Amino acid sequence: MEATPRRARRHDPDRRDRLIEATLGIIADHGVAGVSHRSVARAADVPLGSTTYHFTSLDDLLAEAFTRHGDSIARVFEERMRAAPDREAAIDSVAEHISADLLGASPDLVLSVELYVAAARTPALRTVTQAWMRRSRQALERHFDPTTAREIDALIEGLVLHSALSTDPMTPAQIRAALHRFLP
Amino acid sequence: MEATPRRARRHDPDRRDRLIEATLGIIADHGVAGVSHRSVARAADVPLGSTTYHFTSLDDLLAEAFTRHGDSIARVFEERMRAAPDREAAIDSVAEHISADLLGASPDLVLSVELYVAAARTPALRTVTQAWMRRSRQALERHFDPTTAREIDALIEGLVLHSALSTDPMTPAQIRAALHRFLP
Amino acid sequence: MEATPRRARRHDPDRRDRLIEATLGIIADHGVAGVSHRSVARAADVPLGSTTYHFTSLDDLLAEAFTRHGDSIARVFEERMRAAPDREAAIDSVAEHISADLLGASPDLVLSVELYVAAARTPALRTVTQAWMRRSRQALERHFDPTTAREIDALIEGLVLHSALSTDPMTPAQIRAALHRFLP
Amino acid sequence: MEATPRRARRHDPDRRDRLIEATLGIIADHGVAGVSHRSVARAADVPLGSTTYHFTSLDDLLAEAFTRHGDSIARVFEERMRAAPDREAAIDSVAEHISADLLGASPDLVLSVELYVAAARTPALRTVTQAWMRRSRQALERHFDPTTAREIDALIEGLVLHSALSTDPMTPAQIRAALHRFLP
DNA sequence: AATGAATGAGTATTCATTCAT
DNA sequence: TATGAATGAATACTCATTCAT
Repeated sequence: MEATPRRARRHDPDRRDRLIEATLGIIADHGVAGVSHRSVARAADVPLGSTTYHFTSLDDLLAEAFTRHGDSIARVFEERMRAAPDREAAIDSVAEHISADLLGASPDLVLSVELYVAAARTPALRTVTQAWMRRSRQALERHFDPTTAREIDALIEGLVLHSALSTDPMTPAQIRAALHRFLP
Repeated sequence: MEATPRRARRHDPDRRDRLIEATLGIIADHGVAGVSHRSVARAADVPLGSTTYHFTSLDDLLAEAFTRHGDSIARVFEERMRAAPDREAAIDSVAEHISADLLGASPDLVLSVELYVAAARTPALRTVTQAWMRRSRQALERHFDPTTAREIDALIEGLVLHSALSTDPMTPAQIRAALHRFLP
Repeated sequence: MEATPRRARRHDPDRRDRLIEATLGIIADHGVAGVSHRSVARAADVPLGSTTYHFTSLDDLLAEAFTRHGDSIARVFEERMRAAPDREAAIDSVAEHISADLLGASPDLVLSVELYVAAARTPALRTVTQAWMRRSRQALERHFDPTTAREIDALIEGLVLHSALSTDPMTPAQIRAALHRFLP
Repeated sequence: MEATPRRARRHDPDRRDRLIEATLGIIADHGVAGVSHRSVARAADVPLGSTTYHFTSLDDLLAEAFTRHGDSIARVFEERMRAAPDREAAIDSVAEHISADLLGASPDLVLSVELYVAAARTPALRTVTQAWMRRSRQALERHFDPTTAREIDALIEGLVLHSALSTDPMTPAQIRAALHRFLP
């Protein structure tokens, strides 16, 4: 009798995509603990059932979100390393990466730390961080030997974590100084 | 002396204490996300009501647990720095601290990482990590200038985090080598 | 400021009991498939959280409900067998049991059948049916040898099931006739 | 003729059939409660939409599945009764039917019991069981009078149910003995 | 003719917290 | 002082069914 249009949302491609983006936003704002089907659905302005339709589980959604995050950071870093003409420039680029890519865009800062810890618990996520670590180290190996590359990687994580938590985080200049002291 | 009743738990001093220890155990095993009044009560073999009686809220309980954790790690580190006769020995002691205190006793490893992240979210916890950081840096300043102390601190965090997540974590020897390279 | 009485339901002993009774009612009316925390809470006029407080799981609740059902039927049957002066009277009592206890009180009829099937799936429930079967057979063994007792037990189940499903169920007289034919 | 697409399932006659078989398999393995469009689609390796395309509702699918089950059992039983030369042989054939057809092929055992109960709830299914009962009784009436036929039918159900639930089910020999005692 | 996407209702269960005793 | 009972909100997840393509 009535032509009930209900909600008229049908056919929304790249909704899956929006859900992933929304998830990253929530992790940045409220942490992994803040991610629930409900919170994601609300953030993406999508019905609740849609989240469970597109992802078989919350862990699945988290893994995809973190994969995307790791990918985008790694891509930028690889580009930086590729562009660096020599070791000297590479060191500066690493500093830039920390200050600008990891710490500068504040949401990303927390995102990385959240991923670190979530990975400590969830095997499925460990795969993600490890893939990211591997790419990161390979990019570094363009300019440094493997042992040094690994150490730099650890230093990067330490500087990021430290800055995320400290009341007086290091300035970009201090970060560059620390790296140059380590790699004279 | 007492006519042992059914549960015989009446007058149980240091129950508060046991609750805190139980909480740390749960964080180590299941993460901060695993902490609930129920899980703590179960782990401490204590009635549910007891957890809300001794702590006004879960966050309160978490803060106390983390405080104790930070204290005990800091105390050990301070002792190491105090015992080190000179800068050279101090560097080795830092390496020892990472390998033995932070990574060796595996539960503590995760505990620290969990604390790092929880602190990134909860202001009440940030106080705890910062107090810990301050003590840590002051202990380092017995042997190093403030700038170096801060950098070492960041490096420590990086090495811990890295080892917690890597498939091939650094050996104690590699950790010592990294520190010596940084502090020639 | 306000003396908010909220719902004023506090202190309701034997609520656990009412939940079990409500569950049996639902099984009778809608089958085991109709039992959910919500349906039980509604039927017992109790808040949803109350059902999960008193029973660790739905299966737990079902097991308790069926145990009570089996107990009450078994108790009645035992009394009938005890009261029967001789074999002849016992046969009539079995017929009475089927017609009056199992089929007469119509809710119970379906209850028993539901239990039979639920037990075929859930090991925890199988314990319940088996305990009931054992009591039933022991009661029969007051008047019949073990082999006969087992056969009568099967016949009882068949007659109940048959009557529950047939369009023209047997009359009490027909049931008695069937038993007498089997036990001449 | 066709440019084989990704899934190459186009034009798949007897898909309807496969869906019914898959449904019976699920009932046997997980009970009627385990039947959902999703579980059936998964078991039949068919897209989800296909299940709702071929059957207007889940109940419809269940009814068809049970009809097929009843048919196949009834057909076998009719054949057994037809083949029996006399009453004596018919009794043995009934025993055979219980031991071999109903209890022997274990999935079928549970299937029948599930059908019994589902029928107690769903009128649409009651039609199915009643049709089956009618055929069963008619087959028996080749050798027995109507009253006896009905009683045998009940006994069959009892023996099946009993065996499905008992820890020490009757042996084929015991089943035959019980029938012969009932039909001397 | 066939199907992937979509969605609202419903599932069991966990939980922080309050409160009467 | 201590605790078992109580409860409303929230959690992840499943599902029958509808519908656009």
